Amino acid sequence: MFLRGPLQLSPVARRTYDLPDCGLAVALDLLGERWTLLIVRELLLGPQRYTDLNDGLHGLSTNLLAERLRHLETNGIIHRTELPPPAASTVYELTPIGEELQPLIVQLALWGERFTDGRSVSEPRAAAFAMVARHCGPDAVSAAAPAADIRTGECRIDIDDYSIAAQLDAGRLRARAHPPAQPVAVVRTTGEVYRSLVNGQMSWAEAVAAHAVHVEGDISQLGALFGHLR
Amino acid sequence: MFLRGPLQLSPVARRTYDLPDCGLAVALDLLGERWTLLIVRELLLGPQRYTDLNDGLHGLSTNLLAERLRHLETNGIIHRTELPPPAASTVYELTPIGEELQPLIVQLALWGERFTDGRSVSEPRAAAFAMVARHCGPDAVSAAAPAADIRTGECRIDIDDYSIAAQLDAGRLRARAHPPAQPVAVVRTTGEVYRSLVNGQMSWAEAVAAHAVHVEGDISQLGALFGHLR
DNA sequence: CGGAATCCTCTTCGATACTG
DNA sequence: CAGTATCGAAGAGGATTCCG
Repeated sequence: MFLRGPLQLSPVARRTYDLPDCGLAVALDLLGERWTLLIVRELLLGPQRYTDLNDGLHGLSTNLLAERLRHLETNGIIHRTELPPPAASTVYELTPIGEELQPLIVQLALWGERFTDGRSVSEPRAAAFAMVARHCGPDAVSAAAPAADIRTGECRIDIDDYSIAAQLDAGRLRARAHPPAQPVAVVRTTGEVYRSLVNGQMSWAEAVAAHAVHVEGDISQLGALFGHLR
Repeated sequence: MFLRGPLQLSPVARRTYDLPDCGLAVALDLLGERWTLLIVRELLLGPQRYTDLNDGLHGLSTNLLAERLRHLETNGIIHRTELPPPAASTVYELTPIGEELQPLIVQLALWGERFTDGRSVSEPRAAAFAMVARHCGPDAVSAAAPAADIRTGECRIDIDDYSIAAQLDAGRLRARAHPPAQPVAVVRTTGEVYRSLVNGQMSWAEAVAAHAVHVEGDISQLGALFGHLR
């Protein structure tokens, strides 16, 4: 094996920028290939199985996924965990180093949003990520957390026929693709209303007043969550 | 021409993620190909000619550079300007949309820095970008600008046998690869000292006390600049 | 000399098929 | 479920050539 610096390359020479001094070039050696950042984004929504990733990333071929996961794992950005029986499945999750990419990915997504066609949020994971993106926002990237004293358990959000989970913990939002069995609160709404809430076109108070959302459990926590979305 | 949404694709179908709703996927369609972000980083240091870019990005072939520039221009991230005679040269520079990528690129570079081998800043543009990266920092990304009342003209920084320019304007740092003819101040130092200053291992006051930097002009402004680097 | 287009080789990607 | 194997198509790298 020919290793050049701490960055792990494959046995056969990968295509690299070969600038081991340059943080940007090295970051791009690790993340710059096709699909890699989209895989990381999927994993920002919690640990996922190989098949979850394959299903969530339409167009990504299975050999590429395997290769990318191997590369990310080798370099300490994700790691594999074997779930205990009866689940007996292997899942991939981000390491702390991988988690640090969240603000960056959110920023990139918000930058790219001006080029999108404006329709949005047609899929659970996209919905969860949109919520994270809005909450983190361009100005909140690793900056002061609003209302840092608020602490909630995990809430479930039902949007049309799919569910996501959200947890607001000390001002930090974690969204998950897989909601918990026992959420502390549940909100049910339509894709259209959810999109308006996330995009800030409708406030939480307005949605509640218009009976556009149905709530069970500790409503104050959900209101606090959506209140932070512009 | 087959256009799908506002994103401009080439006549022959480019490889795309084909998720016109997803800000991240669209951003990666624009920026995710090899060399593209490195080209943008070069342009963060001011307008550059084709040849400057070709020289600054070792390993990038001329056909790729031409193709990337065309793609970036088509999508409004950079634009070409013809300099008036006698210069009579065309330069590429970032549009405001392209400029917005600075915090993102800085963040990515800082994230990648842990994988570098630690030696650093061996080239003018790398030096300039390192200064920007440190000044913007992980916590200062589009956040509160420190000492926003400070305003300077453009300073020249001579490091060994090359020069860069720096301007601190209302707390926002602009670094340029090409220093102005009439800088308001000049600081001269070695690559080693400069690296220590940028990396925060040496304070400006220490460097001045140790006569490790030589200063002409308005020293207070330079001190203010380096004082912001940790 | 600046700013590319062309040609050729090699690598990577994408789709499908197949295996423990 | 979690990958590996294979193969044609597209993209990247390098050298050379062309044009003003």
